[in-house]
Amino acid sequence: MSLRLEHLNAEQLAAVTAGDEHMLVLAGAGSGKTRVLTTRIAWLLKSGKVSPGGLLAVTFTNKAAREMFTRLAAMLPVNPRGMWVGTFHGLANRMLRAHHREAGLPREFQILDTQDQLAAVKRLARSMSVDEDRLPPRALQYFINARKEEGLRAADIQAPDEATRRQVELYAAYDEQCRREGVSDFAELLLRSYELLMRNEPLREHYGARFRHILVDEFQDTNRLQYRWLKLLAGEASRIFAVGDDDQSIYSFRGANVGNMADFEREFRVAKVARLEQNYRSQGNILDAANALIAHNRNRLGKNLWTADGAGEPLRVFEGESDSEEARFIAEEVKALQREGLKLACIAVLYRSNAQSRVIEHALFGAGIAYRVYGGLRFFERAEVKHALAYLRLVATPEDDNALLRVLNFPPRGIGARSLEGLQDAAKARGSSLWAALDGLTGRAAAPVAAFRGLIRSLQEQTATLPLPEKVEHVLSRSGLIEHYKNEREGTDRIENLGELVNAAAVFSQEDRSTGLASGEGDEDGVVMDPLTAFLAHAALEAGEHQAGEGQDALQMMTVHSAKGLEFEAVFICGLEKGLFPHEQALLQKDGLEEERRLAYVAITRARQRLYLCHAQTRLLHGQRRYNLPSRFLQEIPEGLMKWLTPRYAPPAPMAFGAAPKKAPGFAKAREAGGFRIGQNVIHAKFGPGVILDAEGMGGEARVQVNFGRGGIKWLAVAVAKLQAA
DNA sequence: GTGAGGCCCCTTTTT
DNA sequence: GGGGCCTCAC
Repeated sequence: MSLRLEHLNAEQLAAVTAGDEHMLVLAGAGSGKTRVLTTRIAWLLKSGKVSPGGLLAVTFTNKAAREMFTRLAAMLPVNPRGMWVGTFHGLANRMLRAHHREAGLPREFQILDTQDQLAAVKRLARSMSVDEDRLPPRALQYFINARKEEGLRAADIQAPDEATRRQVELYAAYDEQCRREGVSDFAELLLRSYELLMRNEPLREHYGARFRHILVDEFQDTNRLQYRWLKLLAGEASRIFAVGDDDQSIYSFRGANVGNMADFEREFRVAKVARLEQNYRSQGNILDAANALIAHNRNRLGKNLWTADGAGEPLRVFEGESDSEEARFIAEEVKALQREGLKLACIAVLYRSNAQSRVIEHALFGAGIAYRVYGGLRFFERAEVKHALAYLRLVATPEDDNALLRVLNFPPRGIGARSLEGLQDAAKARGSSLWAALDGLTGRAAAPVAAFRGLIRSLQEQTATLPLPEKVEHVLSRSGLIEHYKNEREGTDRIENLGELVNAAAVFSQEDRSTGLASGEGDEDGVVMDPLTAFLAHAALEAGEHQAGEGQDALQMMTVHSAKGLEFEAVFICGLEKGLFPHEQALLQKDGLEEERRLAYVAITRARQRLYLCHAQTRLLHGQRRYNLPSRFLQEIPEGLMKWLTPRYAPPAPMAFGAAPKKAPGFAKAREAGGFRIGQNVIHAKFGPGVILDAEGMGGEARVQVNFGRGGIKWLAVAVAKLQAA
């Protein structure tokens, strides 16, 4: 076992070899966090303090889990098989599979991804005749997920008003629908696994005694439920080792609670908080820029990164006339970097939102630069792949209404809306799944419905004993999907993707055997999961980030969110514009600006040597040309660290009709802002009527605080929110 | 019941 | 710019 403790600095070493206590490690960007975590695991194992089965290491993203797993595999003499390493959702899934009976789930329960869940919610909303204008399915979906992530079931919620009461009622009905169909959404995995531990004392004691060491990565991103799950999982003798960085908390939009760090410190009586502040990644100027930027945030635990490295190059700032010019610039610079000997894989283009990637892709394609886009529409989320998966799900569990609805008439086989309605009525009347209602159908569609039923039945029989990849291939070829796409104009790509799905199944079976990551043949806990079910769970939980093109030298493109935890020699941050980064939608949320700034901090600290900050004066958004001012974040980085490749942006002269002159950042307290005064009644398109409580800033920076009564109290940017005087 | 065409909506980030 | 949903013609 290669345990290179001598390469650690004093703080890292102290954390790695910490004794029998709970630990909180405050680890700055690039301070060797993952290294500390993995070395700690190796150290624990080597010193005999714990066996592989007594360890649980949990991360937030699949990428991070994979990274940890690979590093461990390299460090340890034995396969880390049997160790519980994965994402919260992945581990919850594993636990539920092992105890599906106690958890009240069918053995082969299926997992709904976000798309599936929305479809299920829509279906429910229709069956309960919800007015979708008043309560959009997406809002209901959000409501349900948010409650689950707070650990609340419908029965636990006190509805203060009629609208909420209705949502709670629908929440209950949704849960009932999921139970009936034997499916579980993402949040449900966690909540159910939490409830399982809560109610089942022997099980709780079993796991509590088993997991002597629980290690948590990216602790700042955990939500309330995840924290409570950890608390429940940890037994008397368990020791939690949590690593996090409050400055990199960028998921509060989905319930992450930085406060968990403080709670952990208090509730677990953490004696000493370790701090890793030496950065081994970025050169001085880059680090100074990051430090200066993040210093604008108020809510911080406080920490300053330093490096023993030199200052390095200044940050390069580029302003393009348009988004396509920005893209062209990036393509040219990438070529120049290549000529300097940099590998494409060491260069990253980061953006705030996925929609920005297209223009850049176009320029890269034109310049003949190989690139790889992470995120966006993932492999397992493509329509044709979802269709294929639906057939597979029906083979595994025909009661899966979601899957059945997706493919009952796809490819078209003459079962239209009318027949479907009859089917749904029949199912409802009998309280059965749609599958069970199929045989009772009479009328025009009776024959095609019977044929469909026969198809699924025969697929089940024919593939029962086939290994996974052959099973997938067989189902695909018999489903009629391929023939259907052959007749479609743009079906070639889709057929290719279907072929890729067979490939993915083959790769999965192999990985499964070699790593045990997905436990297809039973891990040391005796969990045996049918390979098909395991593969379907994998498809839902991992959405297929690492499909084709792995290992090829290609430029890396991704959102800032998905770049967290990664590092590159050279980084382009693009679209540094007001409204885009910080994103205007984010500013509507509480502490939104600070989260956006942390996001920018994450972006900057991805770079080792060279950092480009790009923005464009105008860009095409939703098919409309928008004119954007440079991001305020550019002004928050000290001038001396930057080198402008284009003339420094100069604020425009005040406009003729008396617009307020642009002021330096920093809000002035005011009685009024952007034409609204304190005490004024206003109407917001989404939140309804409200009254202005407070105002600050001027011109484009103007913000007002509005009390919307039931809708809560919100700070809104006047330039963004559609506020009307009432 | 099917497919084409048109309209309208959105559009942050991820498991 | 594009996807979901509706309407309309066959």
